[in-house]
Amino acid sequence: MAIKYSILGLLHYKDMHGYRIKEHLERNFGHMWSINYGQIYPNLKILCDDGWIRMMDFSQNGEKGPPRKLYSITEKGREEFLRWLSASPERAMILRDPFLMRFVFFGFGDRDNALALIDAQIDIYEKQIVRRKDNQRRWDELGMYVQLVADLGITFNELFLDWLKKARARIAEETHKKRKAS
Amino acid sequence: MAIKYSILGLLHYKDMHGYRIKEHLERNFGHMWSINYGQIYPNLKILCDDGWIRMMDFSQNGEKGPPRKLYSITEKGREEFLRWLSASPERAMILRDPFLMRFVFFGFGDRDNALALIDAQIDIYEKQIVRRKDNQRRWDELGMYVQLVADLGITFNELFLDWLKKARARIAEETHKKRKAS
DNA sequence: TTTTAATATATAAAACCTATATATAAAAAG
DNA sequence: CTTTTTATATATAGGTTTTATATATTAAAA
Repeated sequence: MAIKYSILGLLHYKDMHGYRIKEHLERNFGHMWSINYGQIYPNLKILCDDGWIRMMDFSQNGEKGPPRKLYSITEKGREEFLRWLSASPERAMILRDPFLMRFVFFGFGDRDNALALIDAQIDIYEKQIVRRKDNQRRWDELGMYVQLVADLGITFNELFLDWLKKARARIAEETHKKRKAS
Repeated sequence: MAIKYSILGLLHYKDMHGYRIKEHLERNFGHMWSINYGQIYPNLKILCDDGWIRMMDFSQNGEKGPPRKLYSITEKGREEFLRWLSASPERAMILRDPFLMRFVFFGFGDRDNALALIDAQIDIYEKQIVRRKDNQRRWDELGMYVQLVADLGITFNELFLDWLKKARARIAEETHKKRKAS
């Protein structure tokens, strides 16, 4: 459902082939959405069957590498997209994190191991923030809305990193207390 | 995969039946995870088949209402759980939001409609924050780790709400500029 | 010339989400 | 007292998303 519309949305920018759709989305919206090839290609086919997009060409299109299928949005596709864009979201935000799922149960495991996993997360998010800030200029070019969401992504990253560090300190402090007591 | 371990984690607290597992999770970890009955019951069966949990009793268990299947974690279940708890997360955080997916494409639609959808979101999150703060005391009782994650959930809500308001103001301001120019 | 890497398309299986249904007991309504 | 509604509890099925895997073409490196 949502995948179809994100493809339509991207094709508003310009005609693209499947691989480029994923690339574009990862680069520009990767902080809040991603699509996998496993969804892109079946959905491109469905969108074609439904007349929402059209395959314009199958060639290199003036670029290096193998031939690519260039897709373009149709007028019908634009109409359907607009309908979706105006509708209320069909469900609430979902957040999934195997790390956080472990975190709530860290009380049942080994504290040093918990601290190690937290350190690994801190490392991951620090690197991610640097990467995302490097992309800042590109997002400005895509317009106000994209920029605002990008800002949200970075702010959330920073919040999460801050929380990780605070949590780490808190856990270490509790450990210290316990060792002192015994 | 993750569902199995969250059930095992919950059964560390005490023996529970399926419905209570969902209830417990919604109430205490609902800000970062949810399981649906569609997953709970098949997984309870699998966990039993694998010997990770055991069904202890099928009765009312001293409470009102229909009979319930009370599950208990086995020693094998504890070992498997500990293994999972110690392992690095199998994937990164995923955040999905049908509203945000629309948001990045609001530039292709009607601005007033965008503002209306944003207002609806602000309303939803304001109510959610109140609800979650009401649950604060319960989270304290479940231990430090649960409390830390609950804090993260609330902080993220507040961040998101703040962002929504800022985004709204920015969009309205752009609208004002455009109308002034024409 | 051959091998490796990058780009591009694609399918299948597993995991998760949504929808729907049924059963039992208790409370409310008639 | 009987029937209907509500709350609690278990369960299955279908749809969507994620992960795993594969193949093909072109270009660059060995």
